[in-house]
Amino acid sequence: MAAQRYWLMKSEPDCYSIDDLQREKKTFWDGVRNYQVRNFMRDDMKPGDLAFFYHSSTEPPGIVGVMTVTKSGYPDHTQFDPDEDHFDPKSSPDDPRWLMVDVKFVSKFNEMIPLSELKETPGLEKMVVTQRGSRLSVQPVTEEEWRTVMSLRS
DNA sequence: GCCAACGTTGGC
DNA sequence: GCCAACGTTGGC
Repeated sequence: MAAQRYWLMKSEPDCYSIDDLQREKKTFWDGVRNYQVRNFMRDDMKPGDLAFFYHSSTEPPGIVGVMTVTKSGYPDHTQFDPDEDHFDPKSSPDDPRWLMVDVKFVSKFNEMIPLSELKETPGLEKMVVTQRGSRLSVQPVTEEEWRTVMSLRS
């Protein structure tokens, strides 16, 4: 069994927020339409993995809580529905192109950790989210980075 | 709302 | 298979 991994998953709170997840307890992380992220979901994300919930396109953006992966990658049904924003006419149920994972609420921080604080924190210089132009909506986080971030709000 | 960064598309 | 054009992301 592979070791537990750590992730950072972005969402615009207008679309889906940490409060939505806290209320619903769990959700499926649909709408990913990026091959690199698809590959993470297909190959690397496993039940028991932990993930930061990150609010993007907010003022400020930042990490707002923690969730855990409860189901590894499986076909994202929204790709087959023409009424969905993320409909992909080139994908078929026989050969689904896009995957999603299930996640469960773990905790919400009392205070968000803004991106600016992450950028100033020693040890997080190489964290993907602090890199300029980093647009991946799901990013791997190292164990060291995970511990460092958790120590900021404990 | 701007625009830099980056991924994707499509003509050749 | 190159690369210009285009679309999207997301911090600012």
